[in-house]
Amino acid sequence: MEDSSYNLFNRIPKDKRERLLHASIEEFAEHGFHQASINRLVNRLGIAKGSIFRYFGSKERLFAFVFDYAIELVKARLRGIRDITKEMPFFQRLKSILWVGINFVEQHPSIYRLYLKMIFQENFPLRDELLRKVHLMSAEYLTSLVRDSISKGEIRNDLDVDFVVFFLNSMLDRFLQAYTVAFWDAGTGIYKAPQEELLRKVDHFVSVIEKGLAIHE
Amino acid sequence: MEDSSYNLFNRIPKDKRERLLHASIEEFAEHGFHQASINRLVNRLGIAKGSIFRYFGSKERLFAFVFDYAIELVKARLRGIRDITKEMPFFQRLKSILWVGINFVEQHPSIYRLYLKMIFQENFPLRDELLRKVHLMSAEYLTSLVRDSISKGEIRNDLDVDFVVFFLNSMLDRFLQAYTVAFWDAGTGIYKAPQEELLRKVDHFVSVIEKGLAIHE
DNA sequence: CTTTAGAATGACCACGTGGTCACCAACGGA
DNA sequence: TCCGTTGGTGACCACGTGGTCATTCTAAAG
Repeated sequence: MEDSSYNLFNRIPKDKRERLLHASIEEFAEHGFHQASINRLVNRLGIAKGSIFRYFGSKERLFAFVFDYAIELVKARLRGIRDITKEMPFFQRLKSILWVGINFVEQHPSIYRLYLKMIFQENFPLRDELLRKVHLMSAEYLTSLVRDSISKGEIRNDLDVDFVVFFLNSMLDRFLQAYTVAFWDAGTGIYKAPQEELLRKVDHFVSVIEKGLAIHE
Repeated sequence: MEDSSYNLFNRIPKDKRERLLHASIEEFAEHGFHQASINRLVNRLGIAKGSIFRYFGSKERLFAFVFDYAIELVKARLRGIRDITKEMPFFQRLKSILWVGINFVEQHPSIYRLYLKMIFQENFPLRDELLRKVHLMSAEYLTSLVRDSISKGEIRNDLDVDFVVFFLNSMLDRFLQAYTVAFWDAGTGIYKAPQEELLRKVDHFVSVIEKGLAIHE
């Protein structure tokens, strides 16, 4: 399936491979695809430019490789939390997922930044294909949660599943954005907040998702 | 305050000025700042490259000019709807605002795309300054609405204003994104939906904001 | 110690970029 | 008709890019 350049990259020493992988994510996360510079990358790494092209063939294929790697990380994490929270009530489960998300972007900030860049920079190469991967993953994930909860009678059934998934997806994503991107915080104090504070915000947040903004009677 | 190049641009024939303005928005909206090409722009327009630099001095100043123009358009529209909806109940008012947003991105799709690019492409020139302008505008706007509604007892008062504003901002923005960017639609059918269908979606959407996802008892 | 296969290298290439500036065209006043 | 001023022009420049490939290095085999 994969060609020889892929194999070549997989055969180089492990620490070099990881340094290269990490630095590439950084470069793409910081500058997007087109503004990312192979020259800058190899200078930072102390590796010859030719090597990059021997390993990956082109800037585009390097990017695809890096992105696939990132997706795998996310998938693994999501699978984990899904299994662990299987028995929780829905809104409790939501909180856990949000926490996992926060931990992930904390641990891999540049991967999340890469994802954000990807979405809004329309002329990425392979954009549609890669986005489809991401979207399928998160939609499938949330869809199964939501179906479960509707059948258990935990949430409204006058909305179609897709709509609820869209809503949740939006909210979770936006919360993470507020946590990572100072601009989106908008005075809420979510941005890089300390644990306990963040916990309270998550509670507030999910409570609004659960009960809405209107006053209960 | 402004230098002579600005005045020069304002003195050229009106139709040329508008063609140039429009084409510039297109170019930046499609490619972001760095990937936008002055060569491509002038070729499309049939204007000499030198003229652009006589009018604006640099690519950066051209961009700033274009962006300011876009902001003015948005502001005007927002002012309008605020006054018109002054006496409506809060969640009714939200719907109107959403409608106005939809109409705006319908009428000026490239301005909205420019805004999205701007947000996630971190190395835009003047990014922080321009984002602050945008953010101030929308936050001030929503903040005053929310304060009103809290004092009228229309929405929960156990959340701080900033948090509610953040929530609303996120939701409105995301709805517009789903309407403009196919990817964000995610199976909800919001993307470029026809009027009647959209009306129903807006109702659903605001109803969730109002009452939440949980079942009422 | 010599041979040799294959990985690493970086000078080099063609290209597209933002920006410049010497020149040109047009036009109003004399 | 001539001149002077002013806006318009596009060939040109230095630069940084993604990508190439002849050469050098390395290390295992004979």
